[in-house]
Amino acid sequence: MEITQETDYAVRCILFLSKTGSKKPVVIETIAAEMCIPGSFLAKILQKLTKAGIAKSFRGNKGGFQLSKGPRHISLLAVVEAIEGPIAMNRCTIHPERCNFSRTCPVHPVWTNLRKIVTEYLAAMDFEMMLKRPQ
Amino acid sequence: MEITQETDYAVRCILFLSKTGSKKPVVIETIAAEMCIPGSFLAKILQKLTKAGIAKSFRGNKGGFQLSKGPRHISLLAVVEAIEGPIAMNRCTIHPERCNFSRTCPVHPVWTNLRKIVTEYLAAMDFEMMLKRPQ
DNA sequence: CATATACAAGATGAAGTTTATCCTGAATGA
DNA sequence: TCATTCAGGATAAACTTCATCTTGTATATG
Repeated sequence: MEITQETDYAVRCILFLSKTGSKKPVVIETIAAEMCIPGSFLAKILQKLTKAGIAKSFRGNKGGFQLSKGPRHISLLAVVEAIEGPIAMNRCTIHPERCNFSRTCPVHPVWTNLRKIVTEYLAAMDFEMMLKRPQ
Repeated sequence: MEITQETDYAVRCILFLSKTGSKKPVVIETIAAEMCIPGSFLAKILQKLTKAGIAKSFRGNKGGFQLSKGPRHISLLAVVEAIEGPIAMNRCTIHPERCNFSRTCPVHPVWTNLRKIVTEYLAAMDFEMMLKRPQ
């Protein structure tokens, strides 16, 4: 029921890029050092965030990473799913066909509904909002 | 963000014991066969459920397992936590002291709040209710 | 246009977790 | 007494997580 370390790193990374709001690309090693994330691991994470359309990458000299849109338009859900794929409490929520019981299982609707609650909550949390609120 | 297979087995097991409502103890192999759970694995799971006060065990001839209280008084949260321990979306919710950032982290309150939402939802789901509702 | 810089993508692997299984011991009903 | 049944510990295969490294590719700049 926990997010992984990788997802936590991804969130910290987007948090950093949102906070600085730099118009110039930031290199991996800068983010890694500031946020205490292993650089080589962060490189992989940023690849996923880029493929998900959350970050933009620039190669070569003066290259690095930027957000591809404003923090206001990046939700916590988007970042979590960019790393972990579609989230669910129970596999049967995503693949009912793989569960022998799903058609008659009294718990199935509970997992489905909880999934909805969690995804809607995370979708409503954007990075601008989180940074503005007092801790 | 998913419950484990073991937790899913535990839920199915309590579901079975709730459904049959037997006053006589039911042996592991019966539950295992009915619910498609590996018997030796279920034995371990029932140990955890027993220690958590959800099930009662009886050794020897005519032994087996029973619920230690009515399905009405067993919540989905209790079963999940009996297997996985306290649930949380992020380790920092349970151990803020292990996170360098928790005091100033804008995401921390989000995880804390989501944890509350999820635990309250699961706590409200008892096995009598789930069995009564149409699927 | 040469070159240093920086990301892309794939291979690799250590460590930890999950998902079991088996064995010995202890309790218990008949 | 004895067959039955759970308790608890040891063991291990399979999988996931967390991380690193290497080779390749793009590019700004002098």
